[in-house]
Amino acid sequence: MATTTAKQHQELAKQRYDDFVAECPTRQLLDRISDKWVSLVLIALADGPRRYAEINRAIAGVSPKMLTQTLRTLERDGLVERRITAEVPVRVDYELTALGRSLQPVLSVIKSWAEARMDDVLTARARYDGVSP
Amino acid sequence: MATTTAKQHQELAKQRYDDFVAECPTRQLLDRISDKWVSLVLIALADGPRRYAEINRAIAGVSPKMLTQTLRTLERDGLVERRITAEVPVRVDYELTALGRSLQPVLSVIKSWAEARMDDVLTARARYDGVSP
DNA sequence: CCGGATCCCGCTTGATACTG
DNA sequence: CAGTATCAAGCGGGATCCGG
Repeated sequence: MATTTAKQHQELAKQRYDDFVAECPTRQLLDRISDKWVSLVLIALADGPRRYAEINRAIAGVSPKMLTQTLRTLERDGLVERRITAEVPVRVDYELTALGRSLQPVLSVIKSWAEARMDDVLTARARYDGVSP
Repeated sequence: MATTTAKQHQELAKQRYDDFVAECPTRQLLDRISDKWVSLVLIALADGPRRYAEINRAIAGVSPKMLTQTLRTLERDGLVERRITAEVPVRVDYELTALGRSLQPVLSVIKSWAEARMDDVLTARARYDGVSP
């Protein structure tokens, strides 16, 4: 044995990164809020509770599967609360928890920087592409 | 023809999302900073200029390819400056631009929330998994 | 009406080897 | 030293169909 170096190295590297992710809160938070739909859902729920179908309509282009998956993750992480009302047909509302609401200022900061500086980024990008297209 | 509905739908949805991304600064910023290596590079450069190999050593588990790719993207976006010194062998330094440095407070806010509240998220997660494993 | 299960495709990641 | 070229694989994200 002792000849599986390649695969072993790969697994070790991946393991190291996984361990790092597992213990780095910032990494975890970034992974959460950078999820394709998470920020949109958080915004959709900012003004109060919403039904599943409402959120689905509010966010253009999200598939039911991804919306459910996103909401489940947020519920699991204690950022969103899921409330089922036994009507016919069933009614399901989603609402931000206190923890979820505490995240809003963070998103707000991100949004502020983006709106203030993203133009500079775009300009730099265009210049870079112009020099070596 | 007129039977390629699946693929067409997919492409339309992707297109809609791409259009949205193209015009939403926040989405763009999130996509940038949430990149696997971007935040690590930004942190590595926080204290001043660094050479390629230094960064490579500072960040465990990054392949040359991904490091280069990350640095190129950051350079393109005007967040990092690349400076080549004609020595033998060649010397290349990377340094945050003013724009790049202006991003640090944003990362700082994210980090603060993560360190303060991520435990709550982890707790909620454990509870959720405990209820329905 | 809500959302779980399954299959599948394409993109990104990353290891590895090579060059100026 | 500072990258580029190539190639394989894993996985995110979506369509589609089915159950509660």
